[in-house]
Amino acid sequence: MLSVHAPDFSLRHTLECGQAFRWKFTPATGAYYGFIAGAAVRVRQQHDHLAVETIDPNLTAGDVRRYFALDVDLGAILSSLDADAQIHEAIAKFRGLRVLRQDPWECLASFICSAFNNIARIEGMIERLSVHFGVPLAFNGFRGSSFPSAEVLARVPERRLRELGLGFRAPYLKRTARLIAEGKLPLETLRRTDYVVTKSALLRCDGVGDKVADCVALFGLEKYEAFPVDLWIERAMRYYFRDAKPTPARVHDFAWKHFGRYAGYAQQYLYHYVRTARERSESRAQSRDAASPGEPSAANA
DNA sequence: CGCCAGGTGCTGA
DNA sequence: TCAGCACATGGC
Repeated sequence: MLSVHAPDFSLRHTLECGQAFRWKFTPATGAYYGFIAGAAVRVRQQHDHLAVETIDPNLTAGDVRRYFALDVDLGAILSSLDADAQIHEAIAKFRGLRVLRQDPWECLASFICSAFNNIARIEGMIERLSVHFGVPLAFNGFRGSSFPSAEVLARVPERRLRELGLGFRAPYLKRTARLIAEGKLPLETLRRTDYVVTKSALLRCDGVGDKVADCVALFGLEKYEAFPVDLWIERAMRYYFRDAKPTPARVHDFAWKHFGRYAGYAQQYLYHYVRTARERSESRAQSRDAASPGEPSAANA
C-alpha cells in the first residue's frame, strides 16, 4: 500500500467532474477503483493523504502524484483564476479539483467517443471496449480490464465497434487508432510540444475537432491553456457574454484574457459547476420554489 | 416517449 | 469563415 501526501486535493471532485470516465466508486468504503499508469488500483482519501492499494509492484508514489497532478501549486493557480463572482463560487465549491494527467491514448479514444453523447453512455462504451479488447485484471475482489492499445483497436473490424454501441464514432475511432498504431502521431512527444502545435497535430485525427482536441490537450497532455468549449461551457459563458454568441473562437479569446495561462483549470471548475447546478435545480423543479440565485440564465422554458 | 447528450465532417454560400 | 445538416444510441 502506498501512502501519498495530497494537500489541497479532493479525490471526489477530481474523479467525478467528468474529465475521466473509468473510475468506479464504492459507497461502502468511499474507495475508487481504476487504473494509474497501467496498474489496477484502489484509492481512498484520508484527510490530506491518499491510500493507494495495488498488486502491481511497479507502481510508485511518484506515478500517483503525477497522475493526480499533486506537484502543481493549486493555490497559486486558483488565485490567478479568481477574477469574477461565478468562477469564485465554482472554486469555493470544488476546491481541490485537479486536472488529471491521463494516458494520452486512452484520453484521445475516450473523447472521440464523447462526441454528441452523454457521460453515462460514454462510460459504458469505454467499459465495453476494455472488457472486449483490453487485458483483464482481477484485484481485491474487483475485476476490471485495461484500456486496449491503439495497435489492438486498429485491427478490430468497424462492425465489432458498432456492436459495442459506438455508432457513427466507430470508423473515427478505428481510423485514429490506425494513425496512432502506425506511429504517424507520436502522442507522448506532444507532452513536450507547445499548445498550438499539439492541437494542430491532434486535429489530424479522424473524429477530433476543436473541442475534443482541447480535451486531450488538457486532460492528457498538460496543456493548461486548452479551454474545451462544449454545450455546458457555452452556458457558463452567457454569464460573461450576455448577448454575443459564445462561439469557440470568441470563448477562447475571452478565456485567455480573463483567466490567463491556466484557463483550462477554470474551464473544468466551470464545467462541473454549471452541470451540478442544473442537476440540483432539476431535482427540486417540482417543489416550485424560485430559481436558484447566482445561477447563469441556463434554465429557460 | 420525445428530448438530450463533454461534436465532427461535409456542403454550399 | 460560417450556418445548416446528418449522424447512432440509450438514459432519463
